[in-house]
Formats: sequence, C-alpha cells, structure tokens
Amino acid sequence: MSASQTSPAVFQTGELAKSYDPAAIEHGIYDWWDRQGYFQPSDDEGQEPFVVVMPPPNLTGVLHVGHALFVALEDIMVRYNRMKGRAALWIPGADHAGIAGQLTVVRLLAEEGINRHDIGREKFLERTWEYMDALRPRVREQMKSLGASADWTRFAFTMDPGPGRAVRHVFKHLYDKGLIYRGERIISWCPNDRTALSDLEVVYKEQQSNLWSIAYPVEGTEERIVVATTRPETMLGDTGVAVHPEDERYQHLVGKQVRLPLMGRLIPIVADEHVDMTFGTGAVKVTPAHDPNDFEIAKRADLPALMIMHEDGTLNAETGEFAGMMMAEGRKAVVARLEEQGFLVGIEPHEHSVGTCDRCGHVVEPLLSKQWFIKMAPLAKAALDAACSGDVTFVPERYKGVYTNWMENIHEWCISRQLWWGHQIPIWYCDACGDTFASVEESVDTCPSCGGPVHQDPDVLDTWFSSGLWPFSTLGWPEQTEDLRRFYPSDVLETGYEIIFTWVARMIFFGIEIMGEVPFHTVYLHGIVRDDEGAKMSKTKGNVIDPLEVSEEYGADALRYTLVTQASPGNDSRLSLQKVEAGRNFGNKLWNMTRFAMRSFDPDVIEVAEDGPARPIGNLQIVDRWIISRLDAVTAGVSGLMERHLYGEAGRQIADFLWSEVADWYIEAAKVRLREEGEAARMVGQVIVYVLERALRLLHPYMPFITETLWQQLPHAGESVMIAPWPEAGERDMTAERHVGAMMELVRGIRNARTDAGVEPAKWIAAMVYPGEHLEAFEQLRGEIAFLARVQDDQLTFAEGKPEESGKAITVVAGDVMASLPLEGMVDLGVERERLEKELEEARAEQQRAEKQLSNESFVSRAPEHVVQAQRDRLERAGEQVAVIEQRLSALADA
RNA sequence: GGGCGAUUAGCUCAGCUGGUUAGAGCGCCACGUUGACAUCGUGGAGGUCAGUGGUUCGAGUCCACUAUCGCCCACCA
Repeated sequence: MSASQTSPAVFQTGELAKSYDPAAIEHGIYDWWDRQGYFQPSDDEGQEPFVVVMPPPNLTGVLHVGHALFVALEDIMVRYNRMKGRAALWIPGADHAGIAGQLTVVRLLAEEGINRHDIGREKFLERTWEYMDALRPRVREQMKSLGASADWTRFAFTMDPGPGRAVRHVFKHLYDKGLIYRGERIISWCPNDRTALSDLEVVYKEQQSNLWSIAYPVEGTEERIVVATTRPETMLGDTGVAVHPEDERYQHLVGKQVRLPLMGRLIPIVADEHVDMTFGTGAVKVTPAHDPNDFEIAKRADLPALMIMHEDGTLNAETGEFAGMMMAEGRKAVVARLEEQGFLVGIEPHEHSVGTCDRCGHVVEPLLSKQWFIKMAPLAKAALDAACSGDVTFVPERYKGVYTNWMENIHEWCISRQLWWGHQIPIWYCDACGDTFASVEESVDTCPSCGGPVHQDPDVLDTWFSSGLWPFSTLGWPEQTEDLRRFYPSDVLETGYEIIFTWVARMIFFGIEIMGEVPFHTVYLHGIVRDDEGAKMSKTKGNVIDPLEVSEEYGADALRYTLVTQASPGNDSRLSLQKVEAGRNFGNKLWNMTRFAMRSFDPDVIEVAEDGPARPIGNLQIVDRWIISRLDAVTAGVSGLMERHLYGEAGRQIADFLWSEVADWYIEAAKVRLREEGEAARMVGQVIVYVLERALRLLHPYMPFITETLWQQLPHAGESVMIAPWPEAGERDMTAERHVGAMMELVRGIRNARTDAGVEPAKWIAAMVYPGEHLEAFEQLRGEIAFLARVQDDQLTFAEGKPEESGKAITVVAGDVMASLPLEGMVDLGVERERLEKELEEARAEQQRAEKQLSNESFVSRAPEHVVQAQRDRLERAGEQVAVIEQRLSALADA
C-alpha cells in the first residue's frame, strides 16, 4: 500500500487555498502519522535512544493550558531528536491523583445524593474506575489534538496492574530494608478529607489573627503564669507549661504545677531549651497531641499526649462542655469562657500562617497519629550527590539550588493516606500471631509464619509514591523487560517548577535506590502560564483559556508556537488570544509563501536528491547565495539553541528568518527572475524550494501540522517531514551576505527618501547609484534593486565615486552606498534640506562616536584587532557620508 | 528568618559566550488593492535597559549594595 493512498486529503498536491485554515488541515494528519508508526522508536539498536517520560496528567478533568505547554515543549524535544536520528520514545500516561481523584468522584456522587460511606469502599472504587476509564481516552485524544508524538502503545496509568506491581515491590524493598516504618508522630490532618497529608500537601497562608494570653494559676501559690497562643482551643489538650531553663523569671516555678483553666486538671511546669525567652511572656503551653514542637517537648519532659479532636475536626469527649464543636467554633467558645472566668489577660492582633489542605483548602490540624513513613536521610544523600556531581543537571541551573536545599533539609515522608482511591498499602497483619509483613502479592490469604488469617492495612499510599516510580514502572519494572534495558534511564524530564519536590526529587531518589542509576540526566523546568494580566488561571476566576477551544480556532500549531516562543525556561508567562492570533498569522504567512512558490514554477523541474531538494549549485545569483547562506547561519544557530534547550529563542529565529528574510526579501527579489521564466526561473524555484523545505524541517517540531501539510506540497524526499533528517548547516557565504546587506540598505534608503519626499508609492522613478565596492555585485542585482526600490529599469544607472549633482535631486546615504534620485519637478528643496540636515546630524554623531573610541589609547591597544578595525571602517564611512551630505547641502544653498 | 526571580518601547516580552546606532509581537501614526499573503506590505514615532557604586579599553549583559514587585522554603507559641 502506498503512502499516498492512505495519506490525508490535504497532502494531495494542487492549488493551496488562499488562506491558512488550521482546522481544515489539522484533522486527519495525526492519525496518518500514527498509522505510519512514527511515534514508536525503531528497533534499530544502532540508533541511540532519546527518551522522555511524560508527566502524567491527573484523570480529574480536561487539559488546561499548562498541559498544552508541556506537550509543546516535550514534543519539540522529541521531534527534534527523532529528526536527529535518535530512537525517540515519549511515554505518555495518566495519574490516578489520590486525594484529588477521590474528591472528584465524591463530588460527583454527592450530585446524585450519594455519600461514599453509604455505598462502601468496593462500590465506591467501582464508580471511581468507571469515571477514570471514561476520562482516560478523552485526555489521550486531547493530547493527540495538540500533536503530541507520544507512543500510545506504551500508555500507562498509575493504577494499572504493571505500575501497581512496581509499587508493591518498591514498598516491600524499602520495608525490608527498614526504610519504611510505621510510627506515631504529629502529622498534618485534613479534617475535611479525613486523611493524613505530607508536608508538601500543606499550603501555608498568612492570616490576620490574634495572640491570646491566658493566665494559668500556679497551684499552691498566688502566682499565675501567663502563656500566649494563636490557637487557644488547644489549651483543652494541654498537659504542661514550658519555660526556658535559664529564664530567671520562672526558675522558681519549674517543678510546680498549674491548674489548667476550664479543665481543672493539674499539669506540670517544665524547663525546655526550645522555648524562646524573648517571645511573648517566655512561657508556653504544651499540647503534645496537636503541635509538633510540643510533641518534642513532651517527649523530653515525659508529658502525656492528650488527643482532643475527632478525625472529622470536632472536639472529642476529653473537652467536656466543648465536645462536638468544630475546632473554629471551639476557639470562640473557649475564649469566651476564659474571659468570663478571668483567665484571659490579653488579646493582640497577630499575623501568622495557617496550614491548609492543598487539595480542598480546609484548615489542616496537626495531630498525633500512627502513620507510615519513609526514612529520608539515606535516600536523600544519594539524590543530593547526583545533583552535586552533575549526574542530573537543571535547566535553568538555578533550580539546582532549590533542589539541593530541600534535599539537605529533608523531613520524613508520611506516605499513608486514609483514602480509598489509590494503591492499598501492601502490609498484612496476621490476626492469629500478630505478625506484620509486606508482600508483593496483590492478595494474601494466610500468614506465612503461622498460617493464620490475615488482613491488609486499609490505608492507601500517597499518590506521589507511584508517580515517583514512573521512569521505570512505565518500562515494565520489576520485570527485566527489553524496554527497561534499552530505555532506562531517560534523557530529559520536563515539568513545571512547582513540582520539583513532590515529583522530581522523588523520582531521583527512587531511581537511584531501585535502579542504581538516576532516572534522567536533565531536568527542564517550565513556569506557570498565566492570563494576560498575570493572574493564575482558575475556573472560579473565569479567566481560563481552554487550549482545545483555542487550537480549534487558531490551530494547535499556533498555540504551541506561541506558548513556547513567548516564554523562557523556568519563568512564568502570560498568554492572551491576541498572542495566539499572531502565531496563526505566522502560519498564514508561511502558507502563502509556499503557495506563491508552488504557483510560480513547475515543480517537476525541481531536482530532488536523496535527503530532499538538491542544494542549488552552479549558476547562482548573489541573492541565491545570500539566502542559502542565511539558511545555513540559521540552521547552525537553531541547532545550537536546541542543544542548549533554548527552544523559545530557536523558534523565534526560525520564524524571523522565514518572515523577514525569505518572505520580505528573497521572495520579493525572486519575482524579478520568475518573470523571465526559463532557466533563471528554474534556478529561483530550486532555491526557494530548497530553502523552504529545509526551513520547514527546522520549524516542524514547533508547528507539526502546517509544516507537514506544506512539506507534502513541496518537492521532497521521503514520506514525512516528521522523519526527515534534521538539516546540517553548510558554509556561509560572507561575500554574498555583505553585498545583499548593502543592497537592502540601499533599497530601504531609497524607499525612505521617496516617502519623505512624498513620491507616490506607485511611481517609477530614476536613480543614479554609487555602489562603491559593490559595483560588480550591484550590476548583477540591477533588476532586483530596480524592482524593490521601484526604479525604472532603464533609469537605473551605476556610477563610480560620490554624488555631485547640483540639480533637483534627492540624495540617499545608505551605509557605504549612496544614490541620487533626480526628481525633476517633485523635489521640495526645503523638505530635502531638512531631511539632509537630519541625516548630517546622524552621520556626524556616528563619526564622533567612532572618533571617541579610536582616540582612546587603551581601546586601540587592548581591544581585539577586528573590533578596532570595525571602528576604523565606521569612522571612514561616516566621514564619507558627512562629506557628501555637506557638499549636497551647500549645492542646495546655492540653488 | 533564609533563598530565588523580575525590573528593557504605551502593553507583553526576547536579548544565548560583554563589542557598531538595544530587538520582536501587539498597539499607535502616515501611505498602499505593484501578479503569495489586508491573517498583508512600505515607511515612521516611541527606550537615561529600576537606582547607586565597582570590574573592564568597552556593561542591558559581570560583581556589590539599594528600591519596588513576585515566588519558594522554614517546627515565627
């Protein structure tokens, strides 16, 4: 079956539509690529793999514009490396999203009036799977519509059997090694979601609150000791008061007891170094079960921990009259009662940060609880070394510091969650002998030690546990698969800077611990895409830009191009529809350039070599040599930028080349020879096709759909631009660049002068040009110069020397080239004088700048020769300009 | 309390290893339907590159400090 039979209709050559319609071309191409098998890496062992593991989007909704950004960036990396001849593999996937996932389904059920506890765990999980299964293909389709060249045959979901098995193996490995343990400590508890959270799932928010001072009567004395707190309700759980051991104000009280107001129980006054003598009264209440510091103090002073809260955030029976109130309610009631009984001795406004749940926003309560933890110190050490040694590098580099700083101050990771949706902890308890053991089996029936009945720990793992295994769990680990052997470690991990800790760090230490090797060598970080006013996009604010709507209207190509080129690595960016529109306009420009090319000559006469249209040789005009040289310069520059991950700059340079050099100058100049037809036209065609085809290859990673469509229109070699080789840069032709540069300056100078003199744009004029060293070149460029500057062919003359006319003419000074435009009857001498005076001022300023530089002795002796020479040339040219303009001005004065 | 980033044209941003007169898109002004493109073309206006000091022959670019804004981290009762 030939490619043309199955290829999309838009590939059929023929007249292109007058304007670019992204929707018309983007549908259909993707499936064709897929059918061609381009998304899968070749089996060729000779090809070095290039692997990117996609950050798996949560299966909780549709994609947002942040997803579009990572798709664009990663796809650019993957397509570029594929064209470079690497066996490119981009592994797509999706995440079950733990709390977020469960919450989504809980809300959905709530709409049906169903509470998850009524239907039970099993039924709830069934519903969750239904939801996720329905969403999975949608997310996949959305990424496809953005052009993601990912290998869908390797698509992975964190809750699939493979990744699930990896989770159990890693858990057992760490458990048996003593790196996972169960312990009772203060954790962050979300009363709304009724689960423990890790430090990273708590978001601190500054809140204006109060600092309440409470007097605790010291038993057996008349004294009262005053403590300050931001959470007065926790006093119900106080089991002590602490002061600094060296605090002279309180030394006599240490060892005595206070009677806790409202509760009436006696609690001791203890000394602890942790207390800050300078803060508040220097005495602090100790609530071991609800504050991490207090818990530590209590451990040292051997104070009991008293829980005062239920898991739903209500005060428990220990709190007496306050039982049943929510913590916030309890606060008001406690304060009121304290005041009533005369224990409240002060309230002052105080700003402090309150922990909230990252997922639901509810205030988080510190709580003593028995949870599963990972001992981080040993894992962090290796992960830190990897960054310090350069095994893992960061783009931009500054994030290395963010990462190492976190690794150096790492805390234990609480991995158990009191949820239903997620990987159930593979720990089993024997009901007979009480044994606790980890198992890699999905289900265990009997205790391996005594054969008694067992039950599994009901909790699930933090969703980031499975995400942390992603670089190898997606490749089949713990099975020693062919994929694992060939594609681990991956090359670049591209993601948002906001998940360096939650995700990137964890993949690094898991990778090193489990695989013995870092999971990737480069971490590329992107920023947040904000709205055009710099605000984060959110559904509640109503400022979200839906990437799919936008790409439907302006094209996925335009969206991708815009997202990537408007941003720089690691920085936030602002997106607006206006910007995407500019991207679409660029697409239209490209479309019309190709359209012009294809209708200007017979494609059959274009010579095509093995790797594409043949590089034109032989009878080349200067402009041809110029544009090919420019293409080579851009190719080299862009390749270098790609290697350094400067994708935004690379994209801008490609577009800039196409628009302001190929379209604005080469194609315009080419019209002259295209009129001639025959061999001249054929040669121009060869050059245009060569340049366009190569530039389309450079642009392809950014705008895959339009480049494929247009590439198929042009004479080409191979099936698809997607698998065409990345262009190699040839030698530059500096001579051609210099001459054409001078020509461009001259043309601009003439156009400028025409405008200033008020010459009608349509009028063909006469010109006497003094090309200096460009004489020979300009003779060759005569037709182009005449056409571009709108000078009548037979009225364009070249002369040696400098303009000396005294008649009614306009003098043009353009770099080292000058011209005189005799415009009999059209020149307003006053206007011309004014214009020349302005030019004279500029030329003199230029002359002075060069003089100043050259008069600096140390500049001449210390700057590199070519820099000094450039100044000398500049001085000479400015001098000539000044002379000509002065001569002309004096001639005008005589007239 | 520590750390990081930003500050360049009216707006949004580039400017990679220091080197002529600092660029782009959008917006603005004037002109324009010349055989690809009005989703366009030609020309133009618009910047003491936040401030101060330093290094250097030379600084938007490197260093130090300051200011403003933003972000991250931290067991700030």
